[in-house]
Amino acid sequence: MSAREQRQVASDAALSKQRVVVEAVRLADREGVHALSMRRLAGALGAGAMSLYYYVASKEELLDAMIDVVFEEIELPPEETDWQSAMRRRAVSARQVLARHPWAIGLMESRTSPGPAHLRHREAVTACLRRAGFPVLMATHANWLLDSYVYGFALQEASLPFDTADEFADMAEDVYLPQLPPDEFPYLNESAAVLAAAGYDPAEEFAFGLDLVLAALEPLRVPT
Amino acid sequence: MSAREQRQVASDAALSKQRVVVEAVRLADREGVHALSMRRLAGALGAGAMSLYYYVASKEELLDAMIDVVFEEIELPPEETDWQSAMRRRAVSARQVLARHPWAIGLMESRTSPGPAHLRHREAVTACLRRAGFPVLMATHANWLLDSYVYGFALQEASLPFDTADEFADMAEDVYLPQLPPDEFPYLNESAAVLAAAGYDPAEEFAFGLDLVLAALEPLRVPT
DNA sequence: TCGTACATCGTACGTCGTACGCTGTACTAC
DNA sequence: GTAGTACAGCGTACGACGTACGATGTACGA
Repeated sequence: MSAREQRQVASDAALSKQRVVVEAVRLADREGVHALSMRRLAGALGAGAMSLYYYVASKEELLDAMIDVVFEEIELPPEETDWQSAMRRRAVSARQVLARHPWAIGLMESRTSPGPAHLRHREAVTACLRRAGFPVLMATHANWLLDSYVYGFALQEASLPFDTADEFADMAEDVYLPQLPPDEFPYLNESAAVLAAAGYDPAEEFAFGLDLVLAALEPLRVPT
Repeated sequence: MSAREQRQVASDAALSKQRVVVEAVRLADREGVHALSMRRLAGALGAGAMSLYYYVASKEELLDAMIDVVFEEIELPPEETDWQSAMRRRAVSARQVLARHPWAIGLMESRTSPGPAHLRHREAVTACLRRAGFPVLMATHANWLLDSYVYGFALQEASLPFDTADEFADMAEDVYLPQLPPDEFPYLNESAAVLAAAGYDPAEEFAFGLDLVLAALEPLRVPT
């Protein structure tokens, strides 16, 4: 039995850049980026730490590659529908993906050069807007506005300390309200009370703002 | 001369939580969060590394405090104007502040409990919206939408590899276009060309989307 | 004078990213 | 066959990190 085959027994497959990056994403999903170290990643792959550097020049490059994996997961705007439905589809998909990989949002701030999947994504979105009749500069504006909304929403959602409406109700009662004296924060108290009663769903919240933005963009295009 | 006075000669003032946190913000502004270590921070303050732990329980707590310093810098919506002007003022201020402290955006993703300045800020914004006639749930929607836009815009702006229009023009020509084959990315090429010619200003881009959002929110309030 | 609270620091431990150099295997050329 | 070379992976070591722990000296009330 060769050393190669022995490794395969230990880790079920040979190393590859693909496998390294995908396992890194899994690890970050499970325990956060702060817990992602080259040694732990290597451990999860049944390999030595330095072996990873055959496939990845540095940890920075690994993080860039991880972000691009995330972009690959986001649905492109479908071509066969009206532009609003298409943009809604891809925005909803983006929110879902970013909620699945919250670490990716924080990473984007520090990484400046977009990967291939990111570029393909931008191209598809721009194409959709241009074909819908938005002039070049308007398409740029729309792109910024929509992406800002999606990323900003994901960022806020990631920093919520709860995942479900029930958790929110518990949280509001046990943690928030006690540290919000009603005389100092009357409006936040009001909001918290109403939200706790009405229930809270991030997906609905997202849809509300998204539809508002899409409707506001509609008159800016020049129908073909 | 006491040891205390000697230290004052070395660092111009006694240590305090305030001074530690403010210097940490300065360091992060100058060299990025990744360059902010307890040892380097202590060095900048003319102190030993472990001395910081008298004022700060952990690095995590330091980061939380840094974020709250950032929120303190953001202008609250003024009370004496119409709601759109008030929200525009605070949004513009927020963008400027976040552009000055880009590390803060990436940090927000991982820290879940808002500091006192953050809470005061939310209260003031909610108050402004409620007084403008937005019902409770609508005020929540508006809050999410506006904050998403501001944070998302700041996030995108932070990941731009240039700061001025001139830099953008250079960048577009030297770096972007070469890696964007026109047959694969026709629309991105078109955008880049038009933007390079028309010039590019993040403040204007921000204002465009912001005004669109504010106008879209206007009909949702119930005038008092 | 003594005790105690305050403010600061030195040392040490485990972990991090990664530079460097060594291995063994697979394959090509002769 | 055999020598040479590229591939894929690993062990060790270095400097930096966050911080637990305990020692230090000073200020001040009893």
